[in-house]
Parts: sequence; structure tokens; C-alpha cells
Amino acid sequence: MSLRLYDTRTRTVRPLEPVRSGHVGVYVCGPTVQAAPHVGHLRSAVALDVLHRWLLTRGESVTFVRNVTDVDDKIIHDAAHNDEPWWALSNRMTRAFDDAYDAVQVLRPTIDPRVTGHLPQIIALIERIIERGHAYASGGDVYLAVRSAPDYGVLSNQSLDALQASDKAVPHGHTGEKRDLLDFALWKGAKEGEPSWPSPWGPGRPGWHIECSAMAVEYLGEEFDVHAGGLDLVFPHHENEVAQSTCAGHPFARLWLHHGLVNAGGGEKMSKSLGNSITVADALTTTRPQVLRYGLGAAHYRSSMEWSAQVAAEAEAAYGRIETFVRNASEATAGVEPGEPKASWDEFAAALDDDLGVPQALAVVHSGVRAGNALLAAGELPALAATLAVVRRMLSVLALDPVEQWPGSTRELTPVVDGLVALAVEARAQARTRKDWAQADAIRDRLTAAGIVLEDTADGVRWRIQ
RNA sequence: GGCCGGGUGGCCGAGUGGCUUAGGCAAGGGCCUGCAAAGCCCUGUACGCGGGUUCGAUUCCCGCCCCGGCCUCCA
Repeated sequence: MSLRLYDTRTRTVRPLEPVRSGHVGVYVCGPTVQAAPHVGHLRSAVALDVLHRWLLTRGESVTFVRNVTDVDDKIIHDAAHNDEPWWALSNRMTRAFDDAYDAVQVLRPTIDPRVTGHLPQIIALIERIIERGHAYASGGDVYLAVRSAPDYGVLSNQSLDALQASDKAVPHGHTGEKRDLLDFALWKGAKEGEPSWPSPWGPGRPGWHIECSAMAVEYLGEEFDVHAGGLDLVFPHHENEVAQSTCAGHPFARLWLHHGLVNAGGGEKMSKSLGNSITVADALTTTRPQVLRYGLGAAHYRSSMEWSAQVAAEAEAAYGRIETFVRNASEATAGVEPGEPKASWDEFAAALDDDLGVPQALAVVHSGVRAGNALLAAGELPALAATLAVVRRMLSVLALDPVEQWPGSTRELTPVVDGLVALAVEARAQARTRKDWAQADAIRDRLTAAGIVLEDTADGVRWRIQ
């Protein structure tokens, strides 16, 4: 395939070569549904949505799996604190995440499996690992014997001895006895008052890492194309997934894709536990969803980025320029037969093929917009119509097309507003004919105050709602 | 301490061993306009510091400084 992606394991950009030609299987580590989604979660979804949409645009058949971790220590803890059942909290938050994804036009995954729906697969996988001699039961828990795993550390480039020596490698909450400090839990024996499921090792629940290995194999097979997630998941989560799957005899993911994180204020990672997160709901009170999408998606997926009022304002300005062009060009070219475009789809495609180079792709979009604006000013309508079509096709891949994907919410008001604005525009036109500039400007100022912007063009007055 | 990523013009943010040195925002000048708005054209200031390799480095190598991520739950 012409698409090349950065692979964390080999630390190189390499071509995506699917297991089955014409089909791409992608597994994304989705959220732990413990609290409301923040802007960082959305950046993750938007970045991977571009991958999803680009694969579809390229004509691939895509199985896109994004899991939901709906039971874990924090969910149990927080639910108890709220005095609500753990499943009520996780279900409520799952819906909040879905709402956030929908708000910025993230395509729905082919399937979004939950941990609690996959206990049989998880238990079977653990049994398989035990049979192959890489895991052991101890005091109601099951642990993976890390030193028995071939090549542990290949993904994150960690050496076992370095990990062992790290003063951060402190064992934590478990009831059983580990044979080695680095061993991690595949199965956690139930504690008093915690949710549990029956298993060959007694009641308990899955460890964090095993769920992803089990669900990925369930929906994508023992070997699949892309496993994606945030940079903060490389170690230990993804490293442990590799270990589990290798120990189970599965080839697992061919390519590991990791996206950068969103920083809040002081250059620090946005996260719930640091208390510096901006929820999606909050961001949407001051930023339009399409602008949020533009802002979060504009930086390259692997770089870290800030989210702040200033970033939002710049995204508004940049995206507004695109919207203005699409609107003006659409009005001017209604019914015009397209000619030769002054925008290059091939350049756009090449940018995305090169490790999803959205910044370069957006540069191509903006070049198209500038060329289109010039054509509009020159009245070269056939070329403009063609250019508009290409620009919109590019925007559509990024889920930023103002017409198809983001039809104005004010559209339904149009019949009413149209009539009222027309009245004011006519009155102003009469004043202008009289050269009564004071009166004309007063009318315009009042419209501006009401959020309606006028533009005098060669073809008459154009107005829009700000 | 170990592993990883980064430091680019006023700001955000790409990229490259030399070519007209992305793109957006902001600034200045011009065109258009009664004035605006929208738009077009032009302009300026760059590649953390010190070495090295090279005909030539912002781009490769080494060292240093600074920032961030991971080594504990995390998109």
C-alpha cells in the first residue's frame, strides 16, 4: 500500500502491508470510562479518525476496533465514592465519550467491545498462556512470568534489568505472591465488595492488559495490521500486550502507531489525575465543534500539542477562512460547469500517505483556497468550480467540509432571517444611493451588533451570520 | 538513574545536506472599497549552545543546556 506509517517497534516509517490485501484491521486502545472525556481523549480520536477515513478513501475495507475499558480499579473506587453502581458510572461515561466523538464527526468504529462482554475470551487466553508455561496462578491471582517472555521490552526498548533497577518499579496492590517483581497480573482475585466473575482460579476480574489482547484477537485475528493508542500507553500497557500475545503464540500487531499527547497550560500533559484537564463539554461551550476538530487535528498526530484559548482562536481564524471561501465560491459557481482545478489532489494524497502528514495536507488545502479566492475575484468561474470541488474533497477526508459535514446550525432560521436582513440591506442600499453614509453605516453597525456581517461585492451585498 | 521525543522567525506549526528555505495567525505596505468587510499581491525577523564531518548543515555525528513523555492508572 502507498500509505506509510511510523512504527514504534522498528522506529521507522514503513509501508502498511496488510495481512489480507484490500482489508485493514485496526485496534485502538479506547478510554477507561471513569470520568468525562477531556480534550486529550478527543485529540486521540480525531487523529485516528483521519487514519480511518484515509484508509476508506483509499478504497480499503476497514475493521476498526476501539475498546472500552468498563471495569477497573478507578471505576470501582469512584463509583463507590458516588454511591452508585460501578456499571452505572461506566455506562454513563461511555455515553459521554460517544457524545464527544459524535460532536466532532469521529466515525463510529466497526465495533467498540467492552471488557465485561469478553470474559470467556479473556479467561481462555489466560489459560492458553498458562498451558504454554508463561503464567502462573498464585493466591487467586494469575501473573505473567515476564522473564519467560521472549523479547520482553522490544516495543518500548526497555531492558529487564533496567526496569528491575528502577526505583519506580514498586510492586503494588495484589493479594497473591509474584515470583518476580516485574510480573504483572492477568487476573486479579476478587476483593471484598468488588465486582467479580467466576474463573478457574476463583472469582475475580481481568488485569488491565489482557483485555486488549483478547479483544484484538477476537475481532481481528491472531495477526493483524495496526495497533494504535497514545504515547503514554507504550509502556507498560502495549509492551505487556506484546508479551501476553507472544506467550500465547500469536503474531499480534504488525505495526504499532502512537499519537502524541495534549498539554494543558504549563506544558504538562493533560490528564484527569493531574487535575488540569479541560472536558470536551467545557471546550464546546466556547469553541464550535468543527473548530475543535480543526484545532486538534491540525498538528501532526505524533507531536505533542497545547490546547488553550489562543490555540482555539487561531483554529477559528484558520477554519473560518476555509468556510468563507467555500461559502463564497459555492454561491458564485452554482450551476457552473467545472473546468480545470487550481488545487492538487495528488499533493494532498501524497501528504497523507506520508505518515498522515495532515499539516502538509492542510497547506495544500490552504493553497487551494488562496488560488480559489483569486479565481473568484477574477470571475473565472469554471476553474473556480473545479477548484472548489477538489478543496471540498480534501476537506471531506479530514471531516472538515463546511457543506456536507458541518451544515450551519443556523440554516433552519434562514427563511425568517433572510427576510429581515433583506429589509435592512435594502434600506442601507437606498441610503448608499443617496450617499447618506452615516445612515448606511448605522444600519450596518446595527446588523454587526446583531451578529450579521455584510460584505459589499461586485455582485451585490453578501451577508453571513458570525 | 534507564528508555523515548522535542527545542524553527512576534505566536502556532511543517520540512530539508545547497534549490523560489511549507501553511495559518499576528505586524507593515499596496490593490479593491464612499468607508468597511471579504479577498488578492508584496515585505520583514528562523532554525537552543559548543565542537566535528562536508566544497557547503537548521538538516548528519559527538558533547552540553533546557523542555516534555514513560519507567505507577492514563488517549
